[in-house]
Amino acid sequence: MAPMRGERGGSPARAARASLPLPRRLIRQIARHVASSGRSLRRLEVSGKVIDNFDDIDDPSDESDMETPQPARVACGNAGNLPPADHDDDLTSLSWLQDRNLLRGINLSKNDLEDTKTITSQVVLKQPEAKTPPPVIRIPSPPRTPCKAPPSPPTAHTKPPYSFSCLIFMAIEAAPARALPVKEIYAWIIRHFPYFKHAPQGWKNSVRHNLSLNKCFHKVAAAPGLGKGSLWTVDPQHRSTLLQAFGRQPVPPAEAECEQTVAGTVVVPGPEAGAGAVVVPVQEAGQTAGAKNAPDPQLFPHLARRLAADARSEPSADEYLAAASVLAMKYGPAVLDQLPPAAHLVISRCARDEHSYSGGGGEERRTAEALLNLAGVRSEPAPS
DNA sequence: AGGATGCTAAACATCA
DNA sequence: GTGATGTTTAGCATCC
Repeated sequence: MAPMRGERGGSPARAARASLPLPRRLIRQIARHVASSGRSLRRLEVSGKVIDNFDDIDDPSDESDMETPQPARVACGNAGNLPPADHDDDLTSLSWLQDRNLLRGINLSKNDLEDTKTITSQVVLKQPEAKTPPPVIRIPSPPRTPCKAPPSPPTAHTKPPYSFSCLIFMAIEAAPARALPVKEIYAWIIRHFPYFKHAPQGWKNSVRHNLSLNKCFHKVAAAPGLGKGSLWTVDPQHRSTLLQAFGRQPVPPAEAECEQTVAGTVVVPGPEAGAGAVVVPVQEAGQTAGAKNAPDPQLFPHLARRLAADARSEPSADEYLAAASVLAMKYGPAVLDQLPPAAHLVISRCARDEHSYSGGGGEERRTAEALLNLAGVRSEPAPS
């Protein structure tokens, strides 16, 4: 194998292995995903370290870093949430994210994709002139700090520690079209929070009540064939604010510059009634500039306060970056490439790179950066 | 104490 | 008529 930069001698393979900026398996995954998009990965630079020979890395027989902790394990300080040993071995599996609660509430299980496919076809794909509408890669924006963590691990029989607005938001964000009818919102909530399966029916009333009352949620024209009811979306204007509420927190000065914003797309009604919907980009790069530590008091101030409180014990921004990157892996750069040019995924963060994770500081972030760069996604510093 | 927020329940209207 | 959906109001609890 060709020597890599950073090699210091000794066994070339071992030296190269030691100098790898990313876990070997992860690099293989990256290479495979890039290959799947019809390109070839010849050079990968991560945090100044260059990998320009993938022959050795791609050797499937070499599972030398199989014991490398998965990102969740690396960063996870909560042993209770560690995935079991028989978890999906695929690094692109989202199970570790689920276990880490990085994706709790925004689960993108196969069920989700299948369940929401119908909605996607109804809303997005029915544009009259759309030949083959590009698939919508959705990287829902997980709250940097989810809503208030329960005092004890949640079970199927405990009420989720999320407000209904939070649940609705996550459900909508998890939908391919970013629009769901009430029924699908119910289904999503039940699927991901089994508590509601047997909860008194009043919670559905609460969901509807929230949809109607909360200005963050908007009705859009019902899609043909949808039957009764409308599609509900997150108001694009309020979405950014909502994201800020999720992603921002009053933090000590040393950390105050960090922020993470994952933008995506949102479905809005088409120009003509019944013409379906168009996918438009939301959340420009600079949109989050401004109020740094102040969640919009107009929206979810209480939630924002809770998020701020939870941030001290919840997963770091790096882990959410890792979550985003794994999602990118899951659906591949090929999908990302088909996004409208303006529909950028933006990850903004400060230069506070190194966290003191035991055994893997900063790895998630570098992974995220590498993946997102590969996917053609901007990864840029947060506005100061 | 008071305001803001969220949850729950209920009543009512609309629509398929 | 029935059930799902959507709106509105009210009361209560919690938090700051």
